[in-house]
Amino acid sequence: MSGTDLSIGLSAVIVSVTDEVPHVLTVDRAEAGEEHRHALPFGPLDPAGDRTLELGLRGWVRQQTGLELGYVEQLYTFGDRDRIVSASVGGRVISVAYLALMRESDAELGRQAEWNDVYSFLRWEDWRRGRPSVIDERIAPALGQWVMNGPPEEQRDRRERVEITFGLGRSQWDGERVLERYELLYEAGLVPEAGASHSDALGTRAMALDHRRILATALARLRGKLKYRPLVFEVMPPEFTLLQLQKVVEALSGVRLHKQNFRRLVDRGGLVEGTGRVDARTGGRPAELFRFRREVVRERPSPGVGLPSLRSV
Amino acid sequence: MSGTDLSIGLSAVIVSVTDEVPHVLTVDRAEAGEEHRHALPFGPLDPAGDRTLELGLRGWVRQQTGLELGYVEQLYTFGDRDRIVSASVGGRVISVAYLALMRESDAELGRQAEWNDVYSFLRWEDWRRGRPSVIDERIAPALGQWVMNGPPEEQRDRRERVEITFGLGRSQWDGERVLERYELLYEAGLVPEAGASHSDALGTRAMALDHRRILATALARLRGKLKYRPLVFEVMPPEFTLLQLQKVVEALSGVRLHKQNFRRLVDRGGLVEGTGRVDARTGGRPAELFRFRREVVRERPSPGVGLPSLRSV
DNA sequence: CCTTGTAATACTCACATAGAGCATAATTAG
DNA sequence: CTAATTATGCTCTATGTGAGTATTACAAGG
Repeated sequence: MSGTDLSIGLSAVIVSVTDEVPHVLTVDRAEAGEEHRHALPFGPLDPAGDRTLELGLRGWVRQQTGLELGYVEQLYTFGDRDRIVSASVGGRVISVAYLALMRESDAELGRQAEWNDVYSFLRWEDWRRGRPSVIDERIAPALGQWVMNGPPEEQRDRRERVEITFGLGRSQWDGERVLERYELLYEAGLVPEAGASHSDALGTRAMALDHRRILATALARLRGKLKYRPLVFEVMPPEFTLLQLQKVVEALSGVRLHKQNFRRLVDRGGLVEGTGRVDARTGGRPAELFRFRREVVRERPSPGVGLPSLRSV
Repeated sequence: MSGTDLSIGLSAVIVSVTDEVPHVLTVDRAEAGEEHRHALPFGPLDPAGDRTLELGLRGWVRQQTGLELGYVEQLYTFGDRDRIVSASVGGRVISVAYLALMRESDAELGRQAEWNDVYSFLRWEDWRRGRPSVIDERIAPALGQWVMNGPPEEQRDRRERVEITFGLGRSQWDGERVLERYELLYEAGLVPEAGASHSDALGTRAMALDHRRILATALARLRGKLKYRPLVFEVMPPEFTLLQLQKVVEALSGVRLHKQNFRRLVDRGGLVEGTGRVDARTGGRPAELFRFRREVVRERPSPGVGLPSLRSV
């Protein structure tokens, strides 16, 4: 009984940042009959052929998007029996999801692959221009409703959960709770993937199968790890100005940072070193070009960009 | 071809702390013909029966150890084709590993299950009584040898890797690099699991299959997460003195902490609250009993015990 | 009762870091 | 030359962290 009806799926959340917009790579599954066309690149593991899970993943990505992945890390393994899986596969599918980072410019995209704004799938996560209006206009009321609709003995817990995950009452917004937020919206029936009902209640794009949950997992991981590992540099060109670096960190973390302090942090912190050359800019004083100081990894236990609580300008 | 020759294994690293010793639960696999008898509780997923991976895991743990797990989180999925798997299973096994925390006193152990000192498997990780002698006496020389044995063009990279993971040259010890250290020792052929050769070169206990790697993954995750999530309280009794709490944190993180500062941290940080009652002690002024303040989760984005660089007394 | 030992708990101090804002420098557009 | 724009330097303050000293509350032994 063990070997039957079981397969391993491999899927990748491939992230890059261009023009201050965090992008995720999707493939079009419309013709595969999925309700929502945006899917992550994915495919089954070949138990006999793929030497490692990661190699299997790289193969599928190459085949579906034409890309050769660089930085890759394992994210999470999804395996609920009742999980939404492609109609085209019979039996139980366990999905191992990966997070990959890359420079978009390195990429020559295949046919059905395209870059999409991460926040078009998770609108409430982008606080760079202040508190997203969707929270107060749609999410808070809808979740309030969900609290009230619960059995009386559960309402207290529900309300607390809403407040913590969305930073409502006394709680403050925690940029890393991306997954908790998505799962709460899912449970409350506010995302189309959860069933046909309240479809599009939030005016946000959905993804095929459970891929938006995987995307949320990836963004949560990425935001957390930014703080203590020099991950940003995986999506930066080899040389960059400090403002460019800051904009990328802001794009991923979803908050604005204080410019002078950010500069002090990465410079004094030994994360970057100046090249002496400057950038041919548009407007304003030319900025010096910096590069990542790889040595920092051996000097400090956890070099990252340490985000602030939450900034406005 | 997808469904054949493939099974999912579920394994658990179950951790508790007693008398300042971090424990991991093992089952005896001697009679299953494993070379090393200490194994983590594990078993295959029933694709048709187990509704979620976690439920499947809880079932296996219950069956093999008699325990009902509390806090559980997914750790990592191991799936290399050439990975060591039990001789008793044919085909490819993908293993999903979990970390579980519990109060040892809650436990009534089954037949072949027993608690073991985590550091008996990873001796070099315990810095509470200063730098472990095994590092300078055995590990550093052996890894130095491994560096020299490498091809010339690789020696530089090898040396740097050794220095970073074990905090040797200019680098400082990073308590979280548990997995990197184990994997380096593995590659260098210094652990018995890597093959019969240098067996026991470090005088440390091994585990069955690749279970010591999983244990290392768990300890790394646990140490990292301690800092920003109130995980410790999963292994603490409902009420405890601050010294008891400190000893447990020290046991898990492997370093000593400054007493007064630790108190300040958890108290001022809102992690605990006094009960007003005191502990019937041995020697010295009686200590107040504290309990975990659950509300802290909603107040602060990442409440943990924030470890220091490295303390002596 | 007094002394000693052992922890618990209270304070203090120096120093590093983070958040914020002001000031100055080096460009381009006009 | 002037205004606009961005880079970069500096200062100030609040807070946090590492470390040490002092005081308090007990138990046990004489």
